[in-house]
Amino acid sequence: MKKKKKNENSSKIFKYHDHEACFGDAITLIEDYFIEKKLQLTPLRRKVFEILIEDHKPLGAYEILDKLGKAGFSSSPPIAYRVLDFLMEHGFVHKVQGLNAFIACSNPEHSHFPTFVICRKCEKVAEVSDDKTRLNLSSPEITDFKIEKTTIELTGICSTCENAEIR
Amino acid sequence: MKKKKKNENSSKIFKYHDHEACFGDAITLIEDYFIEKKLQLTPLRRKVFEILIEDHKPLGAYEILDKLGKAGFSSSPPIAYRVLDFLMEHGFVHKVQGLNAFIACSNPEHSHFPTFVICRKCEKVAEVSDDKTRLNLSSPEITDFKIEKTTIELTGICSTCENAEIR
DNA sequence: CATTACATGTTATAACATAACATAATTGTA
DNA sequence: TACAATTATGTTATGTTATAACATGTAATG
Repeated sequence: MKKKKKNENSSKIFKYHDHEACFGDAITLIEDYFIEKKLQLTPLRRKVFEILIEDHKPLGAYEILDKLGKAGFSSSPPIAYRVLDFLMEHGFVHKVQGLNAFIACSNPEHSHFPTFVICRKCEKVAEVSDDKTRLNLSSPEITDFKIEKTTIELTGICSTCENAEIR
Repeated sequence: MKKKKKNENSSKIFKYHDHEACFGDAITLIEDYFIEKKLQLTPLRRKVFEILIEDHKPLGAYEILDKLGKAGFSSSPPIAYRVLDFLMEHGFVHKVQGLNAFIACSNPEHSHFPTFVICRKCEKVAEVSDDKTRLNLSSPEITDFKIEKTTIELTGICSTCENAEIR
């Protein structure tokens, strides 16, 4: 194959992106962040992040554990959950609640208010930057409530899968 | 007690509401809906809905099962999950993903795009009507994606709990 | 009153997540 | 360097949430 296929999926939202560049950028980003914050980017943490970046789709904790095991790491459940919690705290991983799965954050600015678009058929997931789909969080009803975290997930069907559906 | 306490919680979002009226209204609403749609509002389904309306807060499936058991119904897991799925399909129950819990829908219009505001301390949950906090769903990035369901949950701390916090 | 669809019952197990405690590595500091 | 404190990982056990698969019962339709 001379060149990568430009786009297997015609949906704009799941559009092609340069994965090698993405991977390298993400690693650099997390390395710099950890140095700056004086955190330990241990082999385990790095591996978990790499697994998620490589797959570039949501993985269940036990899928991650399998991959850790195959890579020679311990693979008892708390290992994965602890590292995932840690990476989530620092914005490098998000949990996709609708899938009980975890995905590497694709937003270098570490938005705390990510929006996920999830196709229920192909299970592709896109993280949409929060300035694109924005909640009106200034509603008077919620002014005396301090939002610390948001879960915004839009589930449906992408145009590719819809076109393929018979019904 | 002569009159109900007006408001134990000062947060506007978790404001007082007339629970007896709410309960009656909700039952009438579901009865009418089931008749209109020619669905069976069986004793089991009615009971599950009543349990959720009475508590008026999110309950886990196994909490619901306990209450079903105490009321003389079968209490094996599929019982609850099946009825909850059914009630969710028809918009009378929502799942609060952040709590793995289920709550009766408080919106007579059965909005398919509910927003939940969840206090992480007192675990109170408010359903905010979707015209109050609205996502910009017309973003060009998601125009070729058909949204069927949304999960919008705002987790944080309500003013009552924040005032009570020491730190 | 039979047939079909719908609803519930039951057993077993899958999938997801954490508690509690042990050990090891790293960092700060006397 | 040696010590203490903190941070990170390892391990066992168990808790919690959810579904598969199949059996039985009940209601609606022709």
